[in-house]
Amino acid sequence: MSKTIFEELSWRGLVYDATPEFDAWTASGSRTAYIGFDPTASSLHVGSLLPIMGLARMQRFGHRPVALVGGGTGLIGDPSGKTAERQMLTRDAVEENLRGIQTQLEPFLDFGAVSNAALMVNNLDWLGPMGLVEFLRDVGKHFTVNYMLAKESVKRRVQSEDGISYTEFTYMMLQAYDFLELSRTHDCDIQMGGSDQWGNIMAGIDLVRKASSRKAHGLVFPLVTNASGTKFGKTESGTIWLDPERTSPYRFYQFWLNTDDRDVVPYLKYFTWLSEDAISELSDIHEAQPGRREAHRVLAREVTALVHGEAERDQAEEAAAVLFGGALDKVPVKDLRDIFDDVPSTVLPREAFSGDGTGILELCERTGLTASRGEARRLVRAGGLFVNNERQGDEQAVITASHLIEGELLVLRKGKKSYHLVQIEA
RNA sequence: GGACAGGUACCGAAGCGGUCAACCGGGCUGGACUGUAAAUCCAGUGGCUUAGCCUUCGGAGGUUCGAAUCCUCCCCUGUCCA
Repeated sequence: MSKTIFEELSWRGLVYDATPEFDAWTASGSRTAYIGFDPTASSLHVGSLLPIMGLARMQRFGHRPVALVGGGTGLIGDPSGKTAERQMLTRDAVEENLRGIQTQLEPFLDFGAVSNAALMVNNLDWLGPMGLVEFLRDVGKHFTVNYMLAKESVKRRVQSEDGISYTEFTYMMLQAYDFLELSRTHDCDIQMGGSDQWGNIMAGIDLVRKASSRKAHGLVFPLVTNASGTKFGKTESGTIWLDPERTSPYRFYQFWLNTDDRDVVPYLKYFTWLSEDAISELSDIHEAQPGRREAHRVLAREVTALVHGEAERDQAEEAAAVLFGGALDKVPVKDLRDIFDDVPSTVLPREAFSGDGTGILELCERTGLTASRGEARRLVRAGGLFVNNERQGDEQAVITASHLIEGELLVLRKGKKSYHLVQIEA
């Protein structure tokens, strides 16, 4: 007997909370479910991967996924999980962000399926033209202020010193109205989201019931946690975006590969399509031989391929092999340029390396690899500076043309992972 | 407006006339170990032409051979009183 979508989400640990009849409802027919995406940035980041996969999983179970981008609500700002009033975005900014997000959703959802094709909607389409009077009559009437004040997201802000603006206070009603609208126009009666959306989703379910006497359902995913206590999706070098322009596939791959041991199995469940059996097998391998990092590798491979495609994934793997493998001089310059595509680089004139060349300390400072020569000096003394992947332990060393790979490239490295490319002016 | 308390490097926090570029902890950066991990251990953490020199301890002056340390004025923060 095959699983229901609810059972599927359950074993993956994706059900933080759900309305009581979610399972029965989704098991008994093809339904339509939506998740809202916030256009506060022009790209989604790995944090959005969970809801995106949620929609995709729904679709695989025969349901119709609707991705709602918040063109209208994005202009307002959701107070959930926020402690301060949010910055308002301009219409243009929201527009631009919407386009970016749409392209990123496309690989995950099948928009051409015959019976349950995915759908993308923008709530600006119905929120935009709606007048205030109309809104207050049709939506506002169904909400008591008491009800809204009782919601956690509002309560916290009401108690805070800076309070909450009327605009953000109203956000919940707008999102609830989205649900009503989708229920009317697309027969959508399920909303999913992050656990912080529970309050908003309940508000939507209530509104649908009051305004159209229909029963709606909701399910929220857990907050993705990180065993090391940092915020998921952030690294020292910043947020991990889905947009390859912002986070290169290489970095993306590395992000997953460097997952904390304790998180690897949950992440496999969250972010991949692998079966329960496959994951438990990986889990066993990891238990037995953690050093192999088989689970990490599979996680990185799967997710990178999912987001960036297999070609990009393979290239990211090759790059890693070279970067962590050793000698660079065997690799053609052309490939090196590819591998170091997203690494900071500096272009220096050829004269810098002719004759007496440039001192190693000066080079570090000029390229910005270190903030000062003093820092460079300490780095060299500590044995943390590498030129073309060979440790450079002499602070008096001078770099000349003979160090350049094929006469045009120099790879500086600080520590294990911090690379800097030096190119010669053409 | 008045009374205290206090402002020290990325953060917290010592120092209270010379031995202070400034204890210590955190963070950060390297190194060792390892699995491109965690934990642990070690080193470094103002700049420089580095056995030395230069610029720092809220700001500006002053006392002194010598000040982060004492004095004066100013600015800011916290608490209490009005």
